[in-house]
Amino acid sequence: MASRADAGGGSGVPPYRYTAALANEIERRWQDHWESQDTFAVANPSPDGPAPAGEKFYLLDMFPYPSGAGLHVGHPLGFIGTDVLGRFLRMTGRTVLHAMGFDAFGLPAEQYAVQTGTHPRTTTEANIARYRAQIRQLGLAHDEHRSVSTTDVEFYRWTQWIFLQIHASWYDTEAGRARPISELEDELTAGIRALPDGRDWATLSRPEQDRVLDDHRLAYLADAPVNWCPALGTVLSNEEVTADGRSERGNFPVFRRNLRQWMMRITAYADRLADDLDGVDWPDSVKTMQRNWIGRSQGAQVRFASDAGPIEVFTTRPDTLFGATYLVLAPEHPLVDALTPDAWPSPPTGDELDGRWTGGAATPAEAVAGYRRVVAQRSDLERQEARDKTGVFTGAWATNPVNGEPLPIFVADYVLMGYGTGAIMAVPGQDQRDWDFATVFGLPIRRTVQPPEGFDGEAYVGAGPAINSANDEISLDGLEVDAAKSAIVAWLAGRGDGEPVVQYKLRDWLFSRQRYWGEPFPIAYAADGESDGGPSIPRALPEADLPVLLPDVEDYAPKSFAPDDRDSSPESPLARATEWVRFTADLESDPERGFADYLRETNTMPQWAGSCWYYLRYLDPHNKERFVDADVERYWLGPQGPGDPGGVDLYVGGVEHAVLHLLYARFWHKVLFDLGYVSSSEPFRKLFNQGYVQAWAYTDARGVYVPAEEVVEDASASTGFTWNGEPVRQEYGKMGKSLRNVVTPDEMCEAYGADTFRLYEMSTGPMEASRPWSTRDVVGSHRFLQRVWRLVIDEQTGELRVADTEPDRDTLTALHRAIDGVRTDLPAMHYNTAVAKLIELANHLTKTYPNGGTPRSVIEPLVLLLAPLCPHLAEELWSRLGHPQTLAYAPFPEADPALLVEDTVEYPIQVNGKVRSRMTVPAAATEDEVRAAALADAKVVELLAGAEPRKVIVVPGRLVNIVR
RNA sequence: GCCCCUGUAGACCAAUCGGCAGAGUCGAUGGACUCAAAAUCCAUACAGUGUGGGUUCGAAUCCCACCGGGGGCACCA
Repeated sequence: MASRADAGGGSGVPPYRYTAALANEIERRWQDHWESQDTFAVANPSPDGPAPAGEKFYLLDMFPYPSGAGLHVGHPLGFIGTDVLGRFLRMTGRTVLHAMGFDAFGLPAEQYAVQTGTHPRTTTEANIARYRAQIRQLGLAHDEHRSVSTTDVEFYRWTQWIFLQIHASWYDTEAGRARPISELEDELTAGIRALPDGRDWATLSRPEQDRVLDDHRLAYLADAPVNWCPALGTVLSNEEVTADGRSERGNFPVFRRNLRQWMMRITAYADRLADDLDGVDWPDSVKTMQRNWIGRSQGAQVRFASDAGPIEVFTTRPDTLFGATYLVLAPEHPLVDALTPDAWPSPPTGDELDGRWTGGAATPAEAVAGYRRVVAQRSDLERQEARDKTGVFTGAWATNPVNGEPLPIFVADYVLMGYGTGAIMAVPGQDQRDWDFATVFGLPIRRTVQPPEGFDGEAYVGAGPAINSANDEISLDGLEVDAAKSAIVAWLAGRGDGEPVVQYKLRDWLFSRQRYWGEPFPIAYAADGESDGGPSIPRALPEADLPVLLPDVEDYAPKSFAPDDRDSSPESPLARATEWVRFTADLESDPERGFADYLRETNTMPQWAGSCWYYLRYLDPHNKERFVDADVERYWLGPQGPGDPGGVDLYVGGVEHAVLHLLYARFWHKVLFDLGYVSSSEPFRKLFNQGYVQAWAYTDARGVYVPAEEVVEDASASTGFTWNGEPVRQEYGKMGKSLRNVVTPDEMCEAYGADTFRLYEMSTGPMEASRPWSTRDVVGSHRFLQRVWRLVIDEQTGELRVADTEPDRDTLTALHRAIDGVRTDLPAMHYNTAVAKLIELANHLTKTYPNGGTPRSVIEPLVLLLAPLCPHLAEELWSRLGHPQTLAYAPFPEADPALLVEDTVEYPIQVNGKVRSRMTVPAAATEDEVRAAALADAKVVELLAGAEPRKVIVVPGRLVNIVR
C-alpha cells in the first residue's frame, strides 16, 4: 500500500509541489542550519559583553517526564504554542529565553529496572534521547545549551545544595521570613531569644541543643502520621493520595501510620502562599484551587473546662457558642484516656444515662477502646463512605464557658485529629453534621441563629440575627453573624477562655521516599547513636561533599508488601548499598564529635524536588560555583517595578499541576528569596493552562477497544462507525495505549511534514481549550501550505512566480488586515484565528493572481507572518526570495492604519430589530447623516408609511435600528 | 453534596462595548483535470446559538432556573 508521502511524489504530481517529501527535506535542512548556526542561543548579560538587544522575555514550558512510550500528538501542543509565541517575540525585537529540559527521576524507569535489571540511568538516557529527537523534528526554537535533566549529576548537586539551605533555615514568624538557623543559634546563645519551654539554652547538652534547632528547621525529621502504601513500598504525600484513600499511582490502598520521615515546613509559608496569589497573573481557577488547598479559615479557639484540664476547640462559628450542646473529640485525641472515668456516671441533670450513648459497654474505657478498634480497622475510604454518624460517650462532661452548662463529651470519627485541635464544640442547630449526630444520640438541639421565614431544613448554616445567646455579662441577641463573632471572641479573650485563631488545611510536605531513582539526601547520622540516648540527629554534609552520588545497587526495588499489609514498614533500596551507607568523617555539623563513623540517609527525595527549581538552572546551566548567578537571576526574573513579584514571564502547562508542583515550587522559591539567593519573590509571574488533545476511541460489541485508525464512518451501522465491517461504538477520552487511539507526531511529520502538523495543532482551537484529535482534518492545513508555496514557487519549474509589481488597493487592504489581525492574535495566543486570517489572505491572493505574478511586496510580509507558525517553510521561501539571513530575527510586518479604514460602510437598517434594508454611506458620515440616510431609504419609507418613528438608534459603523 | 469552567452548522471552531450569527478547516454535494482513480483546483448547500423565562430598541453575549459535558474539593468544625 502506498503511503501518502509516496503518492505525493508519484507520477502526475507536479515535480515542485510542496509534498510531504519536500517538506521533510526542507525541515531537516533548516533544523541542521539552526543548530549549526546556533540561531536560538541567547546570551546572559555580562559586564563586559554587549548589552542585550531587546527587552527580555523568559518563556517556559512545564518540562516533560521522558516516558518510554515516547510522545503522542497531545504532548507537544503546549511546546508548539510557546514556540510560536517565542518566535513572534523574537521578530518583534524581544530577547527570548526558551529552553527545554527533562524531569527524569521517577517511578517508571525504576520499575523497568526492577523487572529487567537495566540501570534506570540507561533507560532514562535512552528515553531522553528519543524525546530530544521527537522534539527536534518539530522545529522548536530552543536554546540547546541550556537544556538540563534533573538526573544530571551537575543538576542534582544543586538540588541537594538547595535542600541544605532549607535544612539550615528556620522561619522567624516575627520577621515573617526564613532566616539562617545559625542566627537562631546565636540569638539563643546570646540570650536574646528564650526557649519556648522555659529551659536555659546554656545548660542544655549539645544533643539537646541540636534537637531544639531541629525543631525549628524548615526541613526536619518527624514521627508523623504518613500515608503508607505497602504495595508500592513507599510513603506518599497527602497530595499523592486520592480522595478515596488510594495511591494516585497504581490505585493501591494507603494506610495512615506513624513513621519517622523528612518533612518540609511549607505551613510556615501558608499565609504568604495564599496572599501572594494576588500579585501573580494566573488563571482564577488555579488561584482558587491553591487557596482551597491552603484552606485558611478565620475562627476562634475556645477552652472548655473538664476534669482532665481544659479542652481546646477550634471553631469558625464562635457566635454559635450558646448553641453548643455537646463536645466531640477525635478517637486519637490525647485527652481521651485522661477523661474516661472508671464507671458510667449519672448525668448532672439527674436523668438516666441514655442507652444509646454507651454502645452497650460495661465501662466507658471499654466503650472507647471498642470504638477505637472499629475505627482503626476502617480504611480511609470506608470512613468517608460511611456517612452515618457513629461514636461513643466518654463518660465525662465539660463546661460551656458562656453559661456554665455541662456538655457531654463524645468520641466520634467524624472529627479528624489532623484538622484544628482534633476537638469540636457541636452546635446541632447550625451544623448539619452535628444535627445528624445529635439525632442519632438523642442530644438537645438549640437554635441560636434565627432562620428566615419559611425555612424548613434541619441545621441552619446561613446568615441571620443571633437568638437565645445571652448571659449575665454579654448578649449577642439580634447581632448578625460577623458582629456576634467579634463580640463573643472579645468576651472570651477577656476571660482567658479563648482567642481568635487562623486555621489551615495545608499540612507540612512529606519529603522522603523509599526509592532508588531519586536524589540522595546530603545527610548522615552518627553510627553509634546520640550521647543522650535519644533518636538520631540528622547531620548535614558539607557543601564540599556534594554531589552525593547515587550508589550502584543490585536490586532497585524498595521492599514492597501485600497491598493490604498495614503493619509493614518501609525499607529503601539504598539501605542495601552497605559500602555507600557507612563512612568516616569529621563533620562540622556535628561539633560534639571529631572523626566518627556515620550512616547515610537512605531515603531519596520525591520527584517534585527537581521540578521545584529547574527553571532557575536554565538561566545559568553551566555555573560551577552557584545554582544560578545572582545577576543573571535578577536580569531574567527580577521584579520589573513596584508591586511586581518577578518570575518567569510566561509559564505554560497543563492544569493538572495546579496544586502540587506549582505550590511546592513557589515554596522553594520563597525560601531562596528569603535567604537572599534570588531577587524574585514568586517563580512564575504569569501562568497559562493549555488544553489537552483528546481523541476518539472505539469499542466493539464485547467492549474491547479496536485500533481507532482502522475505524471507518458508516452511516448504515447502528453506531455510525464500523471496524472490519462490525459496528463499533465511539467514545471520547485521553490518548493512550489502553484506548488504542495513539497518534504520534512522527507519523504526522512523515505524512505531512512538521509545519503542517504545527499548523494543524495551532488551528484546531484556542490554546486553553481541549479538543479532539482528528487525523482526517490535517490535510486542510497541508493544502493551505501548498497554496502558499504555489504563490511563490512554480510547481512545474520550481522557479519563483513573484513579480516586482505594485499590488492593487484591495490586495493591500487584505494584507494589512491580515497583519493587523495576526499581530493581535499571536501575542494573545489566539493561534486558531491568526491562522484563519492567513488563510484568508492566501485565498485572496490565489484568486487575484491565478496565473502567478503575485507582488513581492505582499508575498514577503505573508512569509514573515507565517514564520512563527511554520518556520521551516517560511525560512525556505524567505531564502528563495533572495534573503541570505535567517528570518528568525527579521522584523515582523507592521500594519499601516491608513489601509485598515474603509472609504464607505454598509449599514444594515433594522426596523423593530429585524433587518429590512441595507445602505452604503461614506465612512466619514456623521451620526445625523446616517440617521437621515436611513430614514430616506425607500424600503424604510414604505414600511413607516408616513408614521413618525418612535426612536432611531444609530450605532456608528454598525447598524441603524428604527423603532416604529 | 459544594465550587469552577463549558454548551454556536454533520465535526472542530469564529463572532471588540449587547449591534447583520460566519473568519477558517474537515466532511457532504456538484464541477474542472484524468482512460480511470488518487492528488490538486473551483463552486454550492447546511445552524439561529442546550431548554424555559427575564432585562433591552436590540441577547450567542447580561440575569434567573433547569438539562448535558469537563474539572476541582469533599465529615475541614
